[in-house]
Amino acid sequence: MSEVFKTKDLKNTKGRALILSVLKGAKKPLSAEEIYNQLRNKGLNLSTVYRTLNTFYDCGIVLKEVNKDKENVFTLVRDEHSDHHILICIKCHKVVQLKGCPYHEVNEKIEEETGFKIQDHNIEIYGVCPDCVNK
Amino acid sequence: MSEVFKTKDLKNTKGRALILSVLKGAKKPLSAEEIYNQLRNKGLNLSTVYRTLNTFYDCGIVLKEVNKDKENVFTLVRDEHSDHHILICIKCHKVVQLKGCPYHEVNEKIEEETGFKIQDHNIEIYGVCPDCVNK
DNA sequence: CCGCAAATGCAAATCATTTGCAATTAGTAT
DNA sequence: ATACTAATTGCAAATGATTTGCATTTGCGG
Repeated sequence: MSEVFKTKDLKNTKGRALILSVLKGAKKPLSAEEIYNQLRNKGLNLSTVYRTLNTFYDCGIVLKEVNKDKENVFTLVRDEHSDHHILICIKCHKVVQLKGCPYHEVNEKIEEETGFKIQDHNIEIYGVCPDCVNK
Repeated sequence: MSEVFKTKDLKNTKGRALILSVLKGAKKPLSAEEIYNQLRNKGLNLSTVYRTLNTFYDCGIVLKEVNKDKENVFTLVRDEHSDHHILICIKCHKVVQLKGCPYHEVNEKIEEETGFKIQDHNIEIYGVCPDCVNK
């Protein structure tokens, strides 16, 4: 369990395990505050959440981004990239998820060209959504 | 000149024009502070920079992201997506630019399926870079 | 079971970003 | 050109998220 920590030389603490599990269950990128709230009853300090997320980030366990409300949010890096393919409307900032990943083959080509070992990817496509086109 | 502003119903002010030109000349995403510094001698207030960037963001003129130093940074939305294709090492957080855009055809398919009018896209690929693989 | 470095809680400090308000400015109508 | 009005800006102060110092606790190897 939590062998992630072993491979990164991180101690396996209650807080880290909790935060990791929240991230694993997350359906969307979460802010530090949101994670903290989900763990309210677990007696975990907000600074610890911040420190843990920074540690995770530095170790490559999570990604850090800005969501449409301009908050800093975190996502677990997954080998299976499931829901990081989004369309963002630059007018109303609505976010739409793309189903499936049309980018597999392309990635393999990139691995060969660059020597990177790809684990995950974000596709953010910016445009005008159908609603905003018609107004 | 700056017809961007007309189309968005924004007054064409000295500050906005300056900030826009900085963004146009930028080779990488810039933070509010960096933009402010590049305009030091122009007598422009830092709050104005922040306010302008927020306005630009709300109008879909710029994108907002987190860079590898965890700063909030802004990029001009370009019709020609030039340099938003990056590989990010989750170990050392090094960033490498991809040359060219291998995603054109795929995007056209997405436009058809979703009704979005795509203007720009970010590809962020996370993996382990060659240097970090070998250690 | 011990010992020590790493991790945590707590409160205070820091830093980026936002806001209130008065003064200025751009764009429009006269 | 002048006058008008709403939007924009500067400035200083406020806010809010994130970080930090330090004393205490905890995980884990010996």
